[in-house]
Amino acid sequence: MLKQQETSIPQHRKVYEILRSHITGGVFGEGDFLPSENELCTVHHVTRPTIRKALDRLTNEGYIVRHQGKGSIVKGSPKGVGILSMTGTTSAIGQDNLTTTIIIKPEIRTWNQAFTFPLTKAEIESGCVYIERLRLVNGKPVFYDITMIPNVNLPRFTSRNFENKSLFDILRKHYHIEVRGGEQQLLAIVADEKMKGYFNVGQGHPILQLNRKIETSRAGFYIYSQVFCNTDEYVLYGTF
Amino acid sequence: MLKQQETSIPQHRKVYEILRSHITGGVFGEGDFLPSENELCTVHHVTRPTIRKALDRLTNEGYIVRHQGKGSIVKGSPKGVGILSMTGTTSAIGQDNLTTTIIIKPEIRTWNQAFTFPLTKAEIESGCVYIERLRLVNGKPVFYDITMIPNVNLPRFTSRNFENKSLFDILRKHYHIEVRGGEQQLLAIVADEKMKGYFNVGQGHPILQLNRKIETSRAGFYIYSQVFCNTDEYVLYGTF
DNA sequence: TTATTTCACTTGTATTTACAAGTAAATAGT
DNA sequence: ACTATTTACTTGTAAATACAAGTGAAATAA
Repeated sequence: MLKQQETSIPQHRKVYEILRSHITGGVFGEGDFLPSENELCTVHHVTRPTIRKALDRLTNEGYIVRHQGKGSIVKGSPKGVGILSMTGTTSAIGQDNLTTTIIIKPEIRTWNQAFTFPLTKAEIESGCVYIERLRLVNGKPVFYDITMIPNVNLPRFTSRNFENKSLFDILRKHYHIEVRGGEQQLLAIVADEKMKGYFNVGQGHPILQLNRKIETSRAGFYIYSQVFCNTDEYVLYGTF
Repeated sequence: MLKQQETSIPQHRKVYEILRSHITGGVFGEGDFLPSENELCTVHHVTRPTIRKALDRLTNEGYIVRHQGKGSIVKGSPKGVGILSMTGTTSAIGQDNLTTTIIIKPEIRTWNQAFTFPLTKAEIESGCVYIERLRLVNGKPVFYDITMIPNVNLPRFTSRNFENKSLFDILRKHYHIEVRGGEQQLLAIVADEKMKGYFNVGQGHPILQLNRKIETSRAGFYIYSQVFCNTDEYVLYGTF
């Protein structure tokens, strides 16, 4: 058996990616049984501990549930990475219905802090890429978000098109930056003048606010985002 | 080496529990290095894969971060399981400052649905234990929560004292029910008359509402809870 | 002294092997 | 026909072993 060397991506990660894409892509639907661990072994040419590591991750992230003696059952695809548990707005709603309007195009700015989060010296010195977007679900404005990303080693980033694209997908595909997790604050506020205009709501309308510091696979590289949500029609949904 | 048999609790789970309690208990503080995997092996009389499985879980739940070539560093204890990522209110704030007033003592009720979540036939037939609590952080009312638990196989549950106790700790210790995860909805609302009274706030005050369906280690056993939060002074904080 | 290499240590990945335990269908017995 | 048992699957746990790869300090060479 030849050693994996080509890409230095671990086998269990590869298997995880494949199975995950098969679940999100609809190859396996909700309620379907995954092939047994031994079958997966022969298919992917790895041993059971490797397969199990991939399944462990899928289990943790809520894609599957496993039952001793029965098998691994697919739980669900899009809900597994809702807005509260992992990535951004796109995965929470489902890309089909989500359209994005750029309010402030990506531009380099200086910053001293990111919302309520303090910054390191290195972050302050490098400046940030600043974006403001209004996001509409089925034509209705639901999210208004401000994103700040440290301006380090992201070639051609400001010239990219962010309309109807997931920021996290862009970072993943073009810069090999993956979201690992992060911390967030949640609070309920009343809409200010700006929000009233964007969301087209009246005086005293309640708005849900999220401040997030998002950790990535690149050490020391954090993404900061502030999201305002009108939860009148679309509540925030997430698994944990 | 003698086989573990006594309790049928897996070794990696035991090690996880021990390390977790040492982190939450302050034996290891934030920034401390955990003993190396090999050291933990000799201490707990298990092999590295077993230790690594325990560390995997601690990593997933945010208690530690691991760095190849360096070691495992303790990240933090209470924030790791904030209100949004895992368990209940208690772990989000820190038990020290949290006091609880029971508004409606645990009582058996009939139910047809749990907030926005539909119920199975079995759940409807068994009825539920209903609790309403007001929770104060440093003397200020911050959370008002309604909890509904299926009334099945929970001896002496309604007669237990829930003042200043974590519901999840009680389930864990006395009934061996552990929280696995769940789904939740978040929205911002304005305080109604009831909330205005409980939180001592004025007209039109924004309130953060959570509806949660919490999955447990007992198959088919879900806990339903609705939480209202006044985020004026204490925002919801969580890691993911 | 300074720069480089070596080495001991850490976690990361992967295989192989073995048995335990839950599930469900096929089978044998009554 | 019905019940109990066997059997063949499934996932769960655990050990022993090996090597890869990152880290940092000590030893070494310039």
